[in-house]
Amino acid sequence: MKLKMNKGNIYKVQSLERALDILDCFNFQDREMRLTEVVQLTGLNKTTAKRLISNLTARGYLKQDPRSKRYQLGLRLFELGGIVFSSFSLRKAAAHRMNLLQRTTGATVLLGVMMEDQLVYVDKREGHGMIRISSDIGWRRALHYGMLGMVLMAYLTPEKVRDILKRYPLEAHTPYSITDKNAFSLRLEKIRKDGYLSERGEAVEGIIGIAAPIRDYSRQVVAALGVALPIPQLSEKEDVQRIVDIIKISADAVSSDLGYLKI
Amino acid sequence: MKLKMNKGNIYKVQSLERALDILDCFNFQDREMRLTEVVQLTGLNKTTAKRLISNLTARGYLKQDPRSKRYQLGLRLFELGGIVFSSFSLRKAAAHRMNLLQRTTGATVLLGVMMEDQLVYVDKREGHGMIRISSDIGWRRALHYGMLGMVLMAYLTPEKVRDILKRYPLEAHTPYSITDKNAFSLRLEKIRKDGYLSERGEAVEGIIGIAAPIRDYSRQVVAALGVALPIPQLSEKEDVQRIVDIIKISADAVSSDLGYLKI
DNA sequence: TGATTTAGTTTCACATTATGAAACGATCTT
DNA sequence: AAGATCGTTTCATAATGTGAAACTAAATCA
Repeated sequence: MKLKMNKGNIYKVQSLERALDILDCFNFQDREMRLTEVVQLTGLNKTTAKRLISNLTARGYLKQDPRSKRYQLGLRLFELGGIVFSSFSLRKAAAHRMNLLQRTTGATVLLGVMMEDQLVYVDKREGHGMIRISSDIGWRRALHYGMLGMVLMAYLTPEKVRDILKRYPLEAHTPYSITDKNAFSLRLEKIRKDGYLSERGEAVEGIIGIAAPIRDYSRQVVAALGVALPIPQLSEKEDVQRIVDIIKISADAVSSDLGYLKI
Repeated sequence: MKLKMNKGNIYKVQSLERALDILDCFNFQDREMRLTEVVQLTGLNKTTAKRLISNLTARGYLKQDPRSKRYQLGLRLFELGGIVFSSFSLRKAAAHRMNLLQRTTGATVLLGVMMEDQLVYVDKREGHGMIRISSDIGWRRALHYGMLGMVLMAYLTPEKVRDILKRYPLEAHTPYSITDKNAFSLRLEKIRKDGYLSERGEAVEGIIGIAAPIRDYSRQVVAALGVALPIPQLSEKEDVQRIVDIIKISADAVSSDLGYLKI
């Protein structure tokens, strides 16, 4: 009879809209509401308000103090808010170290996380050199493609790694790329043993990549931090080792900021 | 025609329930969803899912990356979560004691509650002395995983414990983890008898956990307070007992602030 | 490059589902 | 104890949400 769609692609589901109107009643000033107050603020029918409130309460979006009968915003919102917040927190925790890394090494600095079995660049700092490493924030890649993805894969279960490699087969991007599954496994093992990855021209020719894992409170690897820089800039063995040390220290510092306790 | 009321005073508004089901698709691991994924996870009709998602997006509960078309939890949830966080009476009651604990023990201090049969971290103090919201607040875990969850489980009915263990089976996180149901029951009994839990490397290797329950005016256990610290820092028996005493006193103090009357 | 598959959007007829007036119960007030 | 206020439950009604189908856009393939 009536259309649910407004012009401008805005659908409205009345009962949902009303439920959200109820949540809107709560703010920093007014943290507690009784049913009648909600009714007054929203203009809803008492029964309707009660029904929606009960439903929201059952799902943890509101909670009721059984004594005063008053409602407050519930734990589920706290939890969901935490997820949103944590989307920023990694970047925030890493920001300072990334600036530092960029200044001290002059390299391109990259931060990435795993999302849906792929690598997503979360943040980056451009290097000084002429060679631009094309990786944009928010960009997705196959996990095994570059240094960050390989570091993240090193800490997955063997089953998960096998599953991912089946769906995203290894491919050669340069003559130095690893395309053999066994060689790849050994590489992952080495990453776990060393606590970092150092790679020379495997993802992009002429580019050295060095990366290390970032862990959070749960001790799980949640991100990878790495630098990419042109080989000519970094000929000496000692130079590589210097960068490796800096990366490991930086990644550890971010981990610690995320609540990781080093033993 | 049909009643909206289920037994047990639980009203269900279908479209609201479904909208909340959609929000449930998102968690710390899977922060991005495409429409099709939501459809698969919820079992909703594509049109219905789209309509609800559009509505949630219009209200800021979801946001869409216009390029990838993928959805994420929106800023409104962050905002509402912030209100909950700031008005958490438990958190407020515990804040002072947590600061004190962190200073006197130098350990990481954790506060957690039970939600939907899982543990949710509500607040924490870093071992280093910085007070900060880091990504792990709001994090969910299986109840039996760590010290806080075990303390909370100790005060549930045996039926509830059995039910939870059926849905979240015991698993070994370290060689010291309890994986036997009977041993686990005995452990819960010991917690009730002692009024605290002391655990050595069961959840995380090399970490000692000591935790105690917090009750409110209703005399029910509503939260758990605990510290985690490296075993090397705490070799002596007397040291452990010292911390145990401090934790029990702290948890009791918080309980008392929540209206719990001892006897 | 066009062909095929997959994902996202819009329409619209239909009946399931949300609605709210009214009556009832529970608390608080004096 | 009587009156007032707030919360809960019922149930008849139609307004509202629903989903199959058709459509368009965007990947993916060959």
